[in-house]
Amino acid sequence: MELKPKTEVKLANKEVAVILKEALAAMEIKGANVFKIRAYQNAISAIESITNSVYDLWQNNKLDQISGMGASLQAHINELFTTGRVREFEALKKDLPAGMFPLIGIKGVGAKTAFKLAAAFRLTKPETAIDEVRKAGSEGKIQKLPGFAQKKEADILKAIDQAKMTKNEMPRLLITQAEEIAERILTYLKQKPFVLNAMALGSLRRRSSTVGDLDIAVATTSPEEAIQHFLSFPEVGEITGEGDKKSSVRLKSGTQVDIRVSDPGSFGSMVQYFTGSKQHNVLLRTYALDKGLSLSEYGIKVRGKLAAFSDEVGFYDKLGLSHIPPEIRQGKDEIELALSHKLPALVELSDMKGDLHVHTNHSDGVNTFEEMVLAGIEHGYEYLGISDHSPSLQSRGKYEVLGIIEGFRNRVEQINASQDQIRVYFGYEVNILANGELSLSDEVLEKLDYVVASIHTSFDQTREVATQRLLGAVRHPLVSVIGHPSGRLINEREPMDIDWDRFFAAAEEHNKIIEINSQPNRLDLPDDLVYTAAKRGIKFLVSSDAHSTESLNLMQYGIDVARRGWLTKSSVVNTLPKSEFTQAFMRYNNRSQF
DNA sequence: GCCGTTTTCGGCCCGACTGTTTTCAGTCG
Repeated sequence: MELKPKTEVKLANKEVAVILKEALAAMEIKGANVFKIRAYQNAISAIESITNSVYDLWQNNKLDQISGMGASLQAHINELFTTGRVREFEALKKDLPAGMFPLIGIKGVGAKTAFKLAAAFRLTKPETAIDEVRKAGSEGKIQKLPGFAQKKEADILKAIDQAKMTKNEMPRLLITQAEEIAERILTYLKQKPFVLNAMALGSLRRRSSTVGDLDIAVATTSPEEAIQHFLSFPEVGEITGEGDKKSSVRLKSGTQVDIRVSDPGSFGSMVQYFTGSKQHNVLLRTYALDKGLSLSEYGIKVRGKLAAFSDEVGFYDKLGLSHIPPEIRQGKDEIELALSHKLPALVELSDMKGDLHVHTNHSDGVNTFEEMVLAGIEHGYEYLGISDHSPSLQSRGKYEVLGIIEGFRNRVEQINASQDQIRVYFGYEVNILANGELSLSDEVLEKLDYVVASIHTSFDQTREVATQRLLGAVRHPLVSVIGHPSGRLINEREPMDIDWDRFFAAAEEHNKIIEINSQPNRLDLPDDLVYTAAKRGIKFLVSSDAHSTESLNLMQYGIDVARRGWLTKSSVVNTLPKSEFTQAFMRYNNRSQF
């Protein structure tokens, strides 16, 4: 029997989503069952919201971990990755103009509109479709089509130009950037007495690592005034939507801001609705329907009668649920757990007893060792680990490096002898070289209290090479922590292509701690991988990676990631008090003493 | 097409805004 060669086609999540979206659009044109359409929408939004790779999940037979992926969609994805095509989708799209699909990306253009345009102008080539629509529009041909008019034509032209302008240069905001903008808006809104309350909701309240647009809810008895006041915010560049319940603007900086106004008496349900996530809300509303309740941003409807809630806790309580922390409103099993009052007690900033990834001016930090220790004491930490970038063996030679270490060790011991408020540990952040070896020899590493091993070079390795590289560090007996494992820099550098399953399995086997790095442009390990790793029982170190005394405060953002990864205190080693920490950390350290 | 604490059949979240309409479809969140 002849075996067919198996060609596997690796696609990024985005590419998978595009293929599903095109199939979805074809179904919409052909009038497929609306619930089938909704099922595809659900699966697409699930794929777009995970940072795990669909391809990885497929390779590990875990496609069913994606919510909304049933047997049929799994089979299509399997066919896609195996053969590069999905016959059913091709059949669906076969008699539709190929030029309609790129148009769907244009704001305000859905499947129906795209189809009408592509049919009217015979757009058969996807590559040129958008340009042809622009040409037709500039010649006034779109407004002559049935169902279109002048305004629609102008909107389409504008959306095309804006998409062109902002293509690849309207990245999602870092959470810190989103916080700053939100703060300015909230301060501005609260100047007016008719703004009784104002909150930033959406992904910012859920503490997502990046924020696409800002969602603001206002409690007021003067909705019109409140909206008008918002629209006059000095940073508003353009008003993109205006109604008496909600409005949208684009700021001069390009950021989209949506506002919703609410009566103070129903502000709780508005806050709940506008916090999301969308998947969470859909599940919550479905859950409520089973109990004969209908949920909306206005309250809970029981047999046609609306009950309003001024606060969110009351809203969840009415549904028989514990209050669910915004960070885990992800559409996983949080509703089930809230129903049985078994939600995890998520780790909090106030649980943190120390920081183990801190730089000084010994390497690229700006403050001295003593200044950092003092700042650690001010933070109320019981211990602080200094982990500067290690001096280079190549340029300095073994004896000079050993001398440097001895000098630093003396300073650490002096500090520890001179006070008992804080225990200082001495480690290095050591490079994991391209071949998986460390940049310092064992003879040098043994002089340290602990070692954070991180990748700082050669990020574009293949999956197998990159995975082996991390495994090299994981297996190294003198490594305590793997620092910022994915290597991503948000909006700058993609995470490395790592087989995370193998990495986590090895980390588990070798008792290695994984870092959650709190630098706002890293937030690495990313939250959904934290969730996956934690299911294996892997322990984490949340660290600031501070390069100055002020940036010790960044720890909050790592805690956000930990909470979004559903971590409790017990999964985070630096929540342990000093005595227990020393013992626990040693387990991972393979050293006789600190 | 998905999914299960009344269900493996029969349901499937809810509402705002816009443009082009004479009452609503399309799009979005």
